[in-house]
Amino acid sequence: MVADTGLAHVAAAIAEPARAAMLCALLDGRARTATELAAQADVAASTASAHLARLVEQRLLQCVPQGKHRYYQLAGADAAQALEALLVLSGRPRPAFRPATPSGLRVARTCYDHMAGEIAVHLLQALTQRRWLVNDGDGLCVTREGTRGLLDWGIDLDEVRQRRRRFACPCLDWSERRPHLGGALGAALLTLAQQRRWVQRELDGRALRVQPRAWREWLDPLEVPRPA
DNA sequence: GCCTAAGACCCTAGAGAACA
DNA sequence: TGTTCTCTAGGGTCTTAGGC
Repeated sequence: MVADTGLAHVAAAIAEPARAAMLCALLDGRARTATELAAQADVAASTASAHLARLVEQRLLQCVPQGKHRYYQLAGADAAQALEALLVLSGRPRPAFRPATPSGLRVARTCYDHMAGEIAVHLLQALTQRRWLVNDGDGLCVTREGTRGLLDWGIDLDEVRQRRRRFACPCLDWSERRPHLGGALGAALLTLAQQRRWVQRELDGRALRVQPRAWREWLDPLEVPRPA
């Protein structure tokens, strides 16, 4: 019988308690920084860095550099399924995600000049599910359906494309740890939402107040779920 | 396997220049 | 005139090396 060294290496990577804690913390599909995962596993940042490198090497995790942070997330459905199966065998419940962000900022806020937060993340999901936006590997591009839909909202894509910046890109959300819409199109969307009074800036910061008409005219038709 | 120390990396903020 | 770009300094995060 020939030993499957690949299986042994992957199993050994999962078997260490600190690495197992990090993997379990990522089971909800969100990304986390090395510092957060170090706290989760109760080890020093340098130790976590070594563990994370090994998990990336074994293709259990993937690393997404964003600014000065490096966000880690499960590499794919296979890794998540394997961990779920091991959790069932161990008899331990799946850990829940507890965001540390204040609720006012978590629901809707600005990220530089575009919209971020729970609603912005669901909005990008809705736009990609409806195939208004597709990821071409180098960013997001608008489909024919998307061009029609955005024009109906009053967004002139030719004008947006002329701006001297990236057209549209996924921007990892600080509180949700999933992408929202960034770039010139994200900025145009926030401008539109403010012009139509769908959202209103709070006086004392980045938080946005989502008005009832935003749900009626904009978010409900896209089946964006309402925050709990 | 873990920790400390040091260095690399990259963001933010401010100021000045270039452009429409 | 307002916006965008570029450069620089300061500071936070992450990785690596060396030792326990």
